[in-house]
Amino acid sequence: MSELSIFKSEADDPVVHGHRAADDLFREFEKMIISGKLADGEPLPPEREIVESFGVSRTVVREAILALSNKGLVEAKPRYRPVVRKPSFDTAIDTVGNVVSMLLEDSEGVKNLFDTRVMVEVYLARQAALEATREGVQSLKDALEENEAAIDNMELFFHTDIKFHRVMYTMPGNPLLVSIHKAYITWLKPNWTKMPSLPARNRLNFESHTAIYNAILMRDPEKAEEAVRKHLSDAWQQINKILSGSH
Amino acid sequence: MSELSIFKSEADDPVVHGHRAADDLFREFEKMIISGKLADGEPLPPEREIVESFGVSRTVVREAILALSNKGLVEAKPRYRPVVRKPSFDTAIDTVGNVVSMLLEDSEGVKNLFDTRVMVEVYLARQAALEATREGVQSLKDALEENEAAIDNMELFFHTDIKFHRVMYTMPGNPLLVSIHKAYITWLKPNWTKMPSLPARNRLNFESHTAIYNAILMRDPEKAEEAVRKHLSDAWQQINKILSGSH
DNA sequence: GATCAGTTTTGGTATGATCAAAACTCAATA
DNA sequence: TATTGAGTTTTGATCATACCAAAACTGATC
Repeated sequence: MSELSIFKSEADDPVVHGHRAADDLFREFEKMIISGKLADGEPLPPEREIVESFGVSRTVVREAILALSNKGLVEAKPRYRPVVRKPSFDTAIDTVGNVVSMLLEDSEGVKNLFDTRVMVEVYLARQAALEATREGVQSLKDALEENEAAIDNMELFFHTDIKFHRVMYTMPGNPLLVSIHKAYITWLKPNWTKMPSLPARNRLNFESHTAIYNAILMRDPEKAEEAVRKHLSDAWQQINKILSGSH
Repeated sequence: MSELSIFKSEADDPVVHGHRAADDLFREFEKMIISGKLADGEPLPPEREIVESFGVSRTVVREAILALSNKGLVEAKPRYRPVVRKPSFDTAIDTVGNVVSMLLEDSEGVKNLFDTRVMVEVYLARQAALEATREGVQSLKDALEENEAAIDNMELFFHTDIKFHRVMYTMPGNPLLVSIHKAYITWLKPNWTKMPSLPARNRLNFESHTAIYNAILMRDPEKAEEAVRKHLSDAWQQINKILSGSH
């Protein structure tokens, strides 16, 4: 590929092959949104007004707005004024949501995604074991107790399960990780909700969580890693059962 | 928030607030692209033809195509026929590129992204130390040697540096990881290329790479982790110097 | 068979019109 | 005074049409 393109350093694809008017307008608004001139939550001006102030046709305006909408910079319900949405890692993830879920059609894609989740959670568990704060451990404990209390309530258990994991993603204090967790939930949920959830299974999962928590409490990264791997490996087997059953 | 929305299980936001005609068309094409009825690389039919076959106005067709383009399902150079592009994790990442780079305006965002990179590479190094194949280690060695040979050539060193890391991302055999690596490069490059690169610095980086390689060779995950952390910590200090200098 | 001028096709943009839903106005009402 | 609801205006969604310039196509030419 571009292995040898060392010398034409700018050759990626920045060739501005003639720009569309709508692109310019798009960038204009993009800038306004970043700079805050268009505040979060504020509606865009009416199309006809934009037409006037920018001296372009309505076609162009609509295309620009549509682009903003597709990129997640504005939220556009039909017939309503598009509303400005300041971008975040979350909105970025939303934007690719559709495409990604297409990639999860085959079990190969799901497996690849799941493997990265294992990677992340193993890392998080190790880190937690090494340097979790007192508050962090406390949050984890709280989540664990909520989890236990919900063993007999399928719906509630599902949520407390997610919450336990989310606490893990929250502990390092990196908001990107929280977004990533949300993405995992969103993308893997379809496979997850398909499987029958029995109280017995809930109990097993709760025990896995407990093992993770204990390892962290004992400041034992190896045990924490092992516990996470076991937990997720179980989960994967469940998911895989579903996947291979449906293909 | 929706912490308590346990009972209205479908309540995320599936309120189908009346759909646009363009949305339908978009989904139509989306399906055709997934199913392969529109093959990768194939151009879309002319707009006027679509108008005829779907019985909608050209406006709608254009909006649908624009949406496809924004989602990365087709590649649309101005004045050229849009070309179908089968989605991959790479294209997904491209799609969010703009938004993400906006999030990297402040050093906070960059730091968060960089931290996840540390996470990934620490994990990769540990895994490599534990279970790298003979071929994997060999690839790493090759990359290392290329890296050394390029110490006096800034441009080339930059590329061999990247390549060394890429090999690490390749070793687990998960294509998603490779996409992630590409994303890191793309997003962090702007900060990276700003810093002055001296042969002395190149040498230090090469030595860091060597340390990582050796730890993997010795099957010592702890050392591998430590080496990666040190390497990336150095890199971050450099980046941070740039960031704090420019704000 | 390669090349190039001429024609047709097609994407980009502009205009204006129509329709239904949303937003707004304001008087009647409690 | 606050509220409500009918009536009016605004506005997003869609369509039809037109024009231009660049791309794609066609043939004749060498």
